[in-house]
Amino acid sequence: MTAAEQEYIKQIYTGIADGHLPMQTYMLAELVGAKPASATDMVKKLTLKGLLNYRKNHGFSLTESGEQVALQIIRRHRLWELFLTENLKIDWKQVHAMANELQSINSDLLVNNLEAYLGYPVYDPHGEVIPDAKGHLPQTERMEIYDLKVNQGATVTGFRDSGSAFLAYIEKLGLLIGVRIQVTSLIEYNHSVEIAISQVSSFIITKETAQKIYVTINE
Amino acid sequence: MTAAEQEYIKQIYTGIADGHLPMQTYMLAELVGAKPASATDMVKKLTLKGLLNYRKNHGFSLTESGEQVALQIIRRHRLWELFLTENLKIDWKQVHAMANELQSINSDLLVNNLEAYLGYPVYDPHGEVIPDAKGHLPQTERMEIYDLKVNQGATVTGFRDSGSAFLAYIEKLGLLIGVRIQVTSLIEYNHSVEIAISQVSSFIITKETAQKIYVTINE
DNA sequence: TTATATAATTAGACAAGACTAATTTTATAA
DNA sequence: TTATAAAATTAGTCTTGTCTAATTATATAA
Repeated sequence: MTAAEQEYIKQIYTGIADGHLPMQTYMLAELVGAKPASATDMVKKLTLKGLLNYRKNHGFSLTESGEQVALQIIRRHRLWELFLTENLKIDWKQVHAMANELQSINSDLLVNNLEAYLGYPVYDPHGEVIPDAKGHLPQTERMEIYDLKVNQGATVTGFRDSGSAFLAYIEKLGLLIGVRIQVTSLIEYNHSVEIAISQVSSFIITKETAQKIYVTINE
Repeated sequence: MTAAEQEYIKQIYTGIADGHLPMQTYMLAELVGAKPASATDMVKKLTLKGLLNYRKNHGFSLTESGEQVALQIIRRHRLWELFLTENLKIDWKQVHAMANELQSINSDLLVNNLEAYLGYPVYDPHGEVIPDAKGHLPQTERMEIYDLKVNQGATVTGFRDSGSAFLAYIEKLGLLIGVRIQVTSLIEYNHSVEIAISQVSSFIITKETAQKIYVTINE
């Protein structure tokens, strides 16, 4: 598989995981940074390879084997992201782009040894779970900040958006992985959420942001 | 620069370093694993970019800036090779192909942090010197086994050929980096060389092989 | 039900990098 | 000096992945 095909498959997987089922052409094009016409071409090609279910003009989804392929690419991407931050000390906001190039190196030996070297990690630096060599995702029960009730306390465990602008905003707010937060109020008007970081700060985030931050409820 | 352009530039550099000056089309084609017609196309393109000196039908060499580019690619290649063997414990005979993919990721941040992580190494796993961030090569005085005189003792410090078949042969003979050898006789007939590994073994290698193994004379 | 905005697709073009087949150059040997 | 083998180049084709512009489908609102 070419690097481009792999990137498309990966974006289809994450798009669907974010609730866009079936996936649509214009959305895929946006995710990979191309025009819809290019996405249509690639969707046709991936369909011929048996990786997508595609109904012309009605979107597409991954087949069983397409999903397995996607999980392998995501595995590589997340392992490299972790290596870049943990070992090479590269800023977590910058590793996504580099990992996008590294993910295309499709060698089981390389990836499995990298995984062992990193100590069989479960989470990447953005809090996303890393599929194992068989494509199995570790189960974690977590929700979005947006799902929390007022006064409910939780711990930040990950983010749905790996773009550097979003991550810079998160960093500025101090909402890093492991930080404990509490919802202090819900704004009825536009569904924004006010949250507090224990004794440190308190601020309002939009609904969209609250849906992009994963948390686990404190015991 | 595309990955293909980078691979061509790297091969031109190493070809010239092995004494092929000027470099010729058929040789470059062989080094990159393509047909001569493809090499001609690429040579024209690289010439337009100011990286090669090219006289039609008379070969080519690197310009000043072409050499700087080549050293950066070689730097990346060798740093990755070292990472793959040292850290990921991948067999040294297999790392060349993987490093060929990794070398195309052209990020100073990535490469410089990788270099720091590896502890600013001087040699890659095949004994080749690693250029620094400015493209300077550490000076080492070393020669080929073929240059040694009878009874002269020396230590293996590297290899000119990174192909897995050659490296497997080297491994079989026990001529790994750091091993002390002695030339026991020179075969006049075909310029083969008989060498001994102290008390361990003794065998004959061809002239070609003797020219591919670097040694440093023992003090 | 019809008009319309949005999304999707098609057709055709282009750049990169590779190939084959044919031709031209160069160097060498007779 | 001429014939010839080896090397290099050219011309034309193919695949991948992208694009623009034009056309067609779909869903929604009047």
